[in-house]
Amino acid sequence: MLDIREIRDNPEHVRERLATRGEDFAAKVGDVVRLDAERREAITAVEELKARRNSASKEIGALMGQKKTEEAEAKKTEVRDIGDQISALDSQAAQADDELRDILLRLPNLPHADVPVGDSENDNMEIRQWGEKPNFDFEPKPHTELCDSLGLVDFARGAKLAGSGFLLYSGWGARLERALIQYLLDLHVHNHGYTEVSPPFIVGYDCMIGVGQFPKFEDQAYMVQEGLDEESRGKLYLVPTAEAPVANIHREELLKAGELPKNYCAYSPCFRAEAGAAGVGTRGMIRVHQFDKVELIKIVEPETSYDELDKLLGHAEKVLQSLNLHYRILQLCTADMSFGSATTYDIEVWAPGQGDYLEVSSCSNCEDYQSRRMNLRYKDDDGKNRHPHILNGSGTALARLFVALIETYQQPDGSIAIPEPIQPYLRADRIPAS
RNA sequence: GGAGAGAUGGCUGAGUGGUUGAAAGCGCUCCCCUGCUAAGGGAGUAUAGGUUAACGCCUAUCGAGGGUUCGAAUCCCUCUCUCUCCGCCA
Repeated sequence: MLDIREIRDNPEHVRERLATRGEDFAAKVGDVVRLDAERREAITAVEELKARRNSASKEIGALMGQKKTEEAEAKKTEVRDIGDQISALDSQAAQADDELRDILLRLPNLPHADVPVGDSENDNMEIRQWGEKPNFDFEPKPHTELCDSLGLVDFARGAKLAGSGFLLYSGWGARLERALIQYLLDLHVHNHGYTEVSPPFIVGYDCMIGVGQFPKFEDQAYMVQEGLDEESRGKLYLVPTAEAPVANIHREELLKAGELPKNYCAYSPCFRAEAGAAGVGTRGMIRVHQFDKVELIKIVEPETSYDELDKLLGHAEKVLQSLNLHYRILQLCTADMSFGSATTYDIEVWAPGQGDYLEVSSCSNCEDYQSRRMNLRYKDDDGKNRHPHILNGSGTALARLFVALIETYQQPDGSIAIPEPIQPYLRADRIPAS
């Protein structure tokens, strides 16, 4: 959520920054300014009346104490009128407040000044590459063929169980997936100093609001109903990312400055309905409704957040470097960044069988956008309450890492070599050709 | 799912309609005193919002929301969470 004070004091600036993400957003600034003024006007009026009522009520109390019942009764009728005015004005103020809040919740974060302005993903900027595309003296197969021939993923039966977009990993495939999860968690916990958490995979509506998924993207989530109780709908959702529970761990808390930074890492499956996206690149494991991911979350003091973003990105890169997988890093342009982000870097890993790069990580600094939404604050060294900056990054997404790994390490004989760091987790140095 | 108990400021914990934003204690901060790592005295110590150039003033908040009333931490209703016991269950 944007800072209402900044909008109030500097509407033109906010309008310009929002316009880089889309004119529709910029157009809302005028409404915000108007509603904010209405709201404050109503509040001032209400509070003045309430002050009058409070002092009159005290007088009544005093009169009652002195047994001056008649005077007290006269006073009561007088105050009753004030009460009626208050409730009328109160609802006016509440209405302006609701409308204002609703608009604010639907406005994205302001992009950082350094973010390239663009209209689509085509305007994203490549920052750097690492490693090189591997050479093959045979035609590398796509992961779908490898999965079929080695029995790593049973696409047909996965679809039978839950519909298209759901995977049934089996045998070596299931073991490799598990090995990767374990490896990533250990890497971030032991080498990068993150605190591991294992969150609920279902979260309440407020968590989704907190990270900016809701209210705008409710159509992308899986809603959970308890049994046959339709009343329960709209309360719980399958997590689209571990960011939803983990970034909300300290929601509505007031942390002490010394408690920051908080560095969390968590594994979770991620559930994405992707309504309306069906049919687009859906074959195989690249775009699915459920995938595994290890997520990194940082809650930090504002002054440090861009340094922390660099670290976060480095930690995610380390995953690919340690597995010797070629990748590139993009800085997303204003139009392609997620809703709450002020700056985002994507990591795309090379998948030889696809002949393309696959997004496996998105590292974002949301600044105070999320902490304001979830009312998370910390008391700084001067005793002032401030909103910390919240960062998130995939470290990394798994289905696609799996794809890049098996496509990169496929051998002429049909087997798959396993990079050294994974071997102890898989208890094998290759997946044998069947 | 059934029965019961509870939710008050950083913590402990009073408070059943009228200067209670909230006693007391602890903790913390500052000051004073004290010739020594002790004790004592004093002051301060929530959050959000509105208003003001500022000092300040005002409003709201005692789990959440609604109601009764001139006035609610205190009475009524609904909900949430926690604890104990029972049932069911991986």
